[in-house]
Amino acid sequence: MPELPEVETYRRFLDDLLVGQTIVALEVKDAHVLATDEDTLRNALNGHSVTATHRLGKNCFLKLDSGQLLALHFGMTGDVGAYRDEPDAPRFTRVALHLADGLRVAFIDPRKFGRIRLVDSVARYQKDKKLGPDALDITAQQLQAALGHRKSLIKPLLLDQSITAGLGNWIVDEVLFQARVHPERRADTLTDSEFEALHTAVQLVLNTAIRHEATYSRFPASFLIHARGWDTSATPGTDNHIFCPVHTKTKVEKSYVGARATYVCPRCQPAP
DNA sequence: CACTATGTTTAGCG
DNA sequence: CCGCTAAACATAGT
Repeated sequence: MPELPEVETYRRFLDDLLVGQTIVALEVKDAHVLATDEDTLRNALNGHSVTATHRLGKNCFLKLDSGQLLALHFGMTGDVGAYRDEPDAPRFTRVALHLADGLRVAFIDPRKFGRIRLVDSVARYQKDKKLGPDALDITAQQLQAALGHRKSLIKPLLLDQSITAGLGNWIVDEVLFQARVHPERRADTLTDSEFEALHTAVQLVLNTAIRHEATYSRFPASFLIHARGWDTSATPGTDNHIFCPVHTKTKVEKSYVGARATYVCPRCQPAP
């Protein structure tokens, strides 16, 4: 479920394993996830070391000693892993980087919507992919300037990576809940204080998620995400998870906004 | 079998 | 250009 907090967690994992290490081989189990052709990639990687990692929105970058970067996008089901011997390769490993010390770092992606490509700079990638400022960096003023005059619904705008990069479906629902804003509000009807609340909520939700390494079951009880029904570790035999964390008698409602599954508390987030 | 899914891109329509 | 919708991608899990 790679939204910004997952990708940041992956980046930290890759930073620990890869920075300072030399890549000795590129193993391609399924070229479908390659957006740069295999030979070009192999030439750029073999014998080169990783000098740093970066993240922008949902994208992770491995900087190489050549100055080029390997850009990783995880699609809907991408993940990372590490193993040493082939029988231990995680299921759905599509590509693996073999390191000089024998460790292998896996790009795992069951649905194969993820992509790996070689890029010359983060700035160039950001421009090509039309990515706005990272959701952790955007200010309340920038957010209001970008959205305050738009007539579209606030939820699809928050999902738009060209406005701010990193927010995905579940996080936008959580942000809107924490800010007490209904997802179908027109952006140009939000008040100054609602934009402030949205910005504060973006920071709260992303920083909380990163702190818990994007493990949703460990999020605070005040978070709406526990109402999504994915939480298999919730107290068994109860259906508490369908109620609002604030109004414990009010059921969270599911609908579709901009063709995305959307959860709201009708009392916290009054419909427009 | 039917249905849903975290992301992105593109085509089409008004 | 704006806004919105549907579809496509490829596959797993319930």
